[in-house]
Amino acid sequence: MNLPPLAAIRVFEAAARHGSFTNAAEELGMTQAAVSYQIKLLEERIGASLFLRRPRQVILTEVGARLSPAISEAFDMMRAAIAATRENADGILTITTIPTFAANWLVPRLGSFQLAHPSLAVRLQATREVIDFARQDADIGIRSGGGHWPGMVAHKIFGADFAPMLSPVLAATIGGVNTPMDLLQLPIVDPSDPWWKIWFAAVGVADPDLRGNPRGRFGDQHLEGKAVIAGQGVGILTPAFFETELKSGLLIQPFDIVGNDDHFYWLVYPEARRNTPKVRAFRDWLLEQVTDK
Amino acid sequence: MNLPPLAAIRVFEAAARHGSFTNAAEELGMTQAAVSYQIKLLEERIGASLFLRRPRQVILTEVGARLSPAISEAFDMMRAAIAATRENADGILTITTIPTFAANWLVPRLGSFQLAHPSLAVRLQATREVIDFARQDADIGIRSGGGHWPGMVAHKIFGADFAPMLSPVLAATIGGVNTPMDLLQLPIVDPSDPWWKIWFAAVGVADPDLRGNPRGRFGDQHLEGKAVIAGQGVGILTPAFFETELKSGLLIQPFDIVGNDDHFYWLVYPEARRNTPKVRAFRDWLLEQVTDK
DNA sequence: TAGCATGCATAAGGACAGCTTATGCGAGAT
DNA sequence: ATCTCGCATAAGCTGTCCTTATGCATGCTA
Repeated sequence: MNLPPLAAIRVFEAAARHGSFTNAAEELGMTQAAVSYQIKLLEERIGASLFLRRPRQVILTEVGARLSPAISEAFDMMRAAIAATRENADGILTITTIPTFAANWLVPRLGSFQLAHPSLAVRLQATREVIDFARQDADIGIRSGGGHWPGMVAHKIFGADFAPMLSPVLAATIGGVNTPMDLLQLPIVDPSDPWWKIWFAAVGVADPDLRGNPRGRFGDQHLEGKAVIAGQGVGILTPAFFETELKSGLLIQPFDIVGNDDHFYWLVYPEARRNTPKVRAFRDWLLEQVTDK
Repeated sequence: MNLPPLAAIRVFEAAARHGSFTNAAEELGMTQAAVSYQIKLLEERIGASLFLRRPRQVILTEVGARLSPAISEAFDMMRAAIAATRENADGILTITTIPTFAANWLVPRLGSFQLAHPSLAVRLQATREVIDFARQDADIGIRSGGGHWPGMVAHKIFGADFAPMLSPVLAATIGGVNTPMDLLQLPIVDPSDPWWKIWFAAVGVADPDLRGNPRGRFGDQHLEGKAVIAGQGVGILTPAFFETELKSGLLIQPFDIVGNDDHFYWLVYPEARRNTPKVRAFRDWLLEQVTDK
């Protein structure tokens, strides 16, 4: 069955509630003439008068009186649903992030965000997939890359820097690590990582001979980090991710010099959502965390 | 709270049901591009994505999935209400009529109409007020008058002719009524009725001296008719209204000549409703009744 | 694995629905 | 008797929303 024009129904609903075209027009932000027009339209579609035009008022006909409550109820339902959805949409912040960043940086700090925004529920989606807000149900994301995505706002978080790290115990086995060359005496957790080449080049070693099993790469830094902490070898890791471990002495970073491949971690979100409260809240919080450092 | 554009909501409802913009577009009789446009609009209004765009399909986001059932329900409610109203509007025929016509002509014949249209409920409103469909909750009306009302369709039913009538008993008291002058020997039920003057003029009597109490006019012919049948005097009545009484001999109409003041009984209804089934049904039935005669 | 088909997004342009403005009319109110 | 209030109507314009045309990504097919 074909519904009559919805605009007309909405006008009818308001007019029935007010018992006045003029008042309904005011509520709807339009002129009395427009209301009159729409009601007439609806009456023609329904095939019956809905209002009796009396001198200083309009009153519902029997047909109109039967129609009105159901329509009102339907509209109330819609209003409620939309309101709930908006609230819902405002109340749940879905973050999609690279697993490494989640494990090593975000999760340990997320508590402070939630404390600051108790009304926001946070949903974390750690996935390695390329970010695409059109096919991921997320509000905001953290990704590494060049920092330019069309239609997206991107804030630089920090560089995907990297430097060798190892456990103090492992370092002690060769009497401490003093020069980059010392590292070559130790097993390397993931010798195939291209970062090694870049870093050694940065410290002037052209073609290092890396020891260690050429086994499959860990893929995620935080797994590699675990192996390094366990003393299985030297890893090349992002310092920002292991602040705690470095401070507590679980890990040491023998050389301040870091390599980088011009990649950064970015906070990104669709331009269209730039001003929604939850996006704004998370963005502000995260950027503050970073600059505080 | 401001509802988002209803058109967009309707499109969303269809799209959610189909899980496809293309199919929704087809159902709504518009193009896929239009659906895409409306959904985007709605998403911006709500402040959240409603669909995830996946390669060969769209699927609801969590927000969309929560919104969808409530919206669907609201639409179902509207559809049902509108359908019920239409049925209702189609199923009840409200006739507004002059009391005289109702009592003397319509009511005795209405049974045959209802037999012919068992699904139609008839509501009779007998009122003397001038007909005005804008302020009376009626579908069709019967009025006397000149036959020209703007925006109305009017069918002539029969003339508001009139002729003297009396009970046979009363006629016998003067040995029968043979000439118009004979009437002047009898009491006249409503001597002030202007019809008398017109009728006597029509039979060549210029200034008849009417006997009888000049009491208040009956106003309605059918009341006057009762008095005449009871033998209280001679009345001037419309033959078409007293067919039964004339046939059965309760009344006699001594002279075939009738007067008229150029007024007719009309069946009238708003042009806009000319083609609704119930109006059509009643019109056809009534006109047939009249021409059959 | 290339080519095709499918489904959605987007841009540009146009049509018409629906709004506004202006005015009229009828009937209470003063 | 005049004013005012509320709705109806006409004319004209505006902006929404739709269409057409195209592109893009992906999954299917041979």
